[in-house]
Amino acid sequence: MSAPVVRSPVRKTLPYPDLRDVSVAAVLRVLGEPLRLGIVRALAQSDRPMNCSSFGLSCSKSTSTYHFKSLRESGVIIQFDVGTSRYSELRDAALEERFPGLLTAILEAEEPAASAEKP
Amino acid sequence: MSAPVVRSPVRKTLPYPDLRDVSVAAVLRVLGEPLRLGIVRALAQSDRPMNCSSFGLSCSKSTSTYHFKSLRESGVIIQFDVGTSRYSELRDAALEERFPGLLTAILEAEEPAASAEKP
DNA sequence: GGCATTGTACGAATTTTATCGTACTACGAA
DNA sequence: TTCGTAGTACGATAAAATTCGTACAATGCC
Repeated sequence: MSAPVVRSPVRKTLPYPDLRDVSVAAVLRVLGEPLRLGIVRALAQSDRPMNCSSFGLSCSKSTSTYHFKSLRESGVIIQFDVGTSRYSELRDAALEERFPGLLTAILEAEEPAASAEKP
Repeated sequence: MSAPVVRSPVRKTLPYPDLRDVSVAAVLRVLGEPLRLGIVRALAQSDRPMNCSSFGLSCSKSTSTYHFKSLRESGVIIQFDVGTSRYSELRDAALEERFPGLLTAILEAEEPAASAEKP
């Protein structure tokens, strides 16, 4: 007779770079895309990891995969799988250490009054 | 009899946007390009306006025109013509007001040890 | 097992960016 | 006025980024 097995859910973390190897230009480039910046804003407001489908992005599944991957590969987020979901989490502490003040400044920027800018 | 005419050199400023109309994403995007970030770094270190040819950019004249124009149109620099030269100047005060801390954080970021990142 | 859910990988198509050459303009100096 | 310098504008091309569809894999639930 065997004791019941309690499984803690498996959590597989995907590879991500050491921020010492990431240039500030690469981070700016990746955050310069509105959809990705929106993802980062959402992550910054949530205090827990979010799974990809909970962002309500207005693009196809494969496109959102693409943007999340860009963010991870440039060091901005980490991702891990639990069950069939992939969660994302902002690397805010690591970013703050590598690029002091950068993320804060970006997140605090107000959007323009949505009028012109490039019609 | 007429007094001698002292001409102060004509200074024609090129059009540039009000930073209230510029999104942070647009600024990040434009600074996410290494050549342009290099221009901004050089301007930040110089305490006077620089003319385009004094940057020693490793690209053609038309390419450098293109990048300076991108920077101006996204609100990062102003440009003005004196004689046959066009000078550029960082809009650091305006940027600081619109995006507090952003430019400082970007300029203070150290480059990675030039090894890998994406070979 | 069978099925729905979540998300990936790959390839293709489209769009946007970046680069350059050439022809041209404006100014200043000789 | 003629020449050289500084830089633009335009068009072409090349290179990157973005977007999507489709086919597929892994997990959890019935």
